[in-house]
Amino acid sequence: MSATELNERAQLLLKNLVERYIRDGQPVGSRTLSRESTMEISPATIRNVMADLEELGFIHAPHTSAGRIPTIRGYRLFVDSLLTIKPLNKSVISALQQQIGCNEDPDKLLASASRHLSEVTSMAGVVMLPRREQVSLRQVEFLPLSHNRVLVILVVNEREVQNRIIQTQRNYSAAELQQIANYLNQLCAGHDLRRVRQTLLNEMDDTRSSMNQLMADAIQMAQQAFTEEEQNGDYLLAGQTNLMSYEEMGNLDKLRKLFDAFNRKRDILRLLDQSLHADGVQIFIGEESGYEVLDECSVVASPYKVDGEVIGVLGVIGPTRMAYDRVIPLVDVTAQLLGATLNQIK
Amino acid sequence: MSATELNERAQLLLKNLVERYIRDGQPVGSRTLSRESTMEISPATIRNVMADLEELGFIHAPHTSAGRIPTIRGYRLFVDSLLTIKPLNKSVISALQQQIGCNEDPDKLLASASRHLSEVTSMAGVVMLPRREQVSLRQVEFLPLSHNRVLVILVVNEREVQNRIIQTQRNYSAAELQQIANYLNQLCAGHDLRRVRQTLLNEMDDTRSSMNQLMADAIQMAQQAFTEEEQNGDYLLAGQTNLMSYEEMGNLDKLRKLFDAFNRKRDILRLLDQSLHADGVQIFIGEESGYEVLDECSVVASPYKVDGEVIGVLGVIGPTRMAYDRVIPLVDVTAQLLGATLNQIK
DNA sequence: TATTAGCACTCGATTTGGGTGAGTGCTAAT
DNA sequence: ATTAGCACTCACCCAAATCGAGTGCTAATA
Repeated sequence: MSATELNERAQLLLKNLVERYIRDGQPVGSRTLSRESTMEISPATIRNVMADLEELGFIHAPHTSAGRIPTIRGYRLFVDSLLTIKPLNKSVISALQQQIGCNEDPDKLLASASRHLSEVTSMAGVVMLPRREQVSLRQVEFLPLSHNRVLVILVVNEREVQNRIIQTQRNYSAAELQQIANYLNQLCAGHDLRRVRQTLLNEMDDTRSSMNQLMADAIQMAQQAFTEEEQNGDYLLAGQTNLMSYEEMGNLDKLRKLFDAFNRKRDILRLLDQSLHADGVQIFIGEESGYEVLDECSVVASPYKVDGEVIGVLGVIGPTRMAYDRVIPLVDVTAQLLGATLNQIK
Repeated sequence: MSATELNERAQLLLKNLVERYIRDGQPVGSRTLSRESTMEISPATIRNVMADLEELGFIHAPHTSAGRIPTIRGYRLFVDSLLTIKPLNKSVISALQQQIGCNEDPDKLLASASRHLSEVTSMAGVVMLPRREQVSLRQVEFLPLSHNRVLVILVVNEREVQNRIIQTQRNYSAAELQQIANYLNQLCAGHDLRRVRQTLLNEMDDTRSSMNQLMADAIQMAQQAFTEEEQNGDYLLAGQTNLMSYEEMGNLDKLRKLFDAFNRKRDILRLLDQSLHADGVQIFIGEESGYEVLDECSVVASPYKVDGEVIGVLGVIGPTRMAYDRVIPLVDVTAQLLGATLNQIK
């Protein structure tokens, strides 16, 4: 049932059919294909070949007297072995580079990447927020709030600022908090956040009896502060509304479910996670993704790297019937550009 | 042309008509209205009254042989003087209170408010981010980055953390930056950000010749850091997808334009701004808003206060044909709850 | 004078049915 | 193995027919 069972002609035919269908969205008939195709075969012969292709599950006819459209399997074979990737125009690349690269702020950079992905593809662009295995703590700062609460500011990975509010046992003065911060900064600066947590646990045992109460409090407090929020990742999405223009999305109910999934984030994140440890562009066609809401969509995704380490995934989401030959290199180059730019401004 | 020109009966009729139309979305005919209405009037009489109402522009017939539907003017009269507000169930209020009030973090609180607005109304919920006139600086911190850039962390309004990256003339050491921060903290802490900017400008003149270069740099740097980003406000939106269920939104193109407006934010913000200086719930019906994308929507909005000062607006966006009698009190109470909760956790 | 019953009429919505055309599968000829 | 020929299928389009909810107007009524 694999491509090897198809002779050259059948493959070429399938390729033409998919290309044609992607181009204008109409079921493709034998006559059209005969005219279109470079090789000269009569419609009748093509019909025979198409019957075979249908039997093998690569194409199917929406109804008796219509042409054929590719099935998921058909698309899969197409992208795996038939597709000829369109090399990107240099000018397109440099344009992307300029528009994405002009960002100082990493957050804005990511947002701009997703926006541009959506713009150049006319589909939805998604960029997973970077998630480093190692989160090194640079500095920590405590500020007292009312009601025994403390505002904690963490600077991690050299330049990212996080803040959270923790509840404390008693009221601390600004001076005390300063002391605590100093202690922790000295103890932890430059180390991985997870390791820091471990260090603190050990420290705690050592300290309990010997050291002064304040340091014990500090550790307690840091414990609270460093407990990572249950943050299973997040992403930036742009151009969802582009998807409303595709007639294959005409079904409002389905579209709504898709948008709800975007808001829920969980499913999309799981899917993107699958590309996190893959190398290069990955493609999920229709129901291949395993998520029902995506069964009429394809996702083209690629990991992006900083320092040679994969830290995130970006991609586009659009109808199964998309111009893979253009989208794939676009996603690819955007991932590389994003990685490179992140490296630069690091 | 005002309500005063309408006798009691006509008003009651209009009220019934609007209520009925809001309930099931079909043009309302004289027969239905005659059966529905408490008063016993024959369809023929009702037809006469309806003809008057139509002439005055309160209702109109989509076509000759259909019933009538309210016009914008009709809705306006309805919400202004005919509507009987449904008093909220105590249990609904306390449920809202619980769900919204259990948030420590102001950001999460706002998000939760918009989410709950959307849930209880089955429409889109929107909460403008608080915008205080006065932004008092609590602390500033500088951290050196590579390439002559500096990460600035500002803590304002006691507990909100902002960060930005600025470009400097030369490379500063951590120690130098610490000195600069100390100087600025001492000079500025507790003051309004705008005033600080002004102070710095004056300081600059004084300093230029006399004080050491570092302080001059500090002021230069602070200048850069305190220049507020062009931030015309922002909002949190939840439940957009709810809008996809209303058949009056069936037009995909229009829906897309609406969603695009949500993303663009500008128009919606301008509209919400109008409620910023109003007292209590405001209602914009259809094209009254002045924004074309909203011409089939109504917006019910209310300002919310902290310390008696209005700092933001929240509301819902839905089809013109919405249950105003339920939505209005819901928006009202949510605004009050949000204000109260913000006050508490301040 | 205000209300109502009666009636002809309007017009959107739905159904019906024929015609068209793109496409098919099968068969027989090449 | 390929192709021409042919009967057949079926979505799509259009026009006509039907239906029914609702109207405005007029004349009768309280």
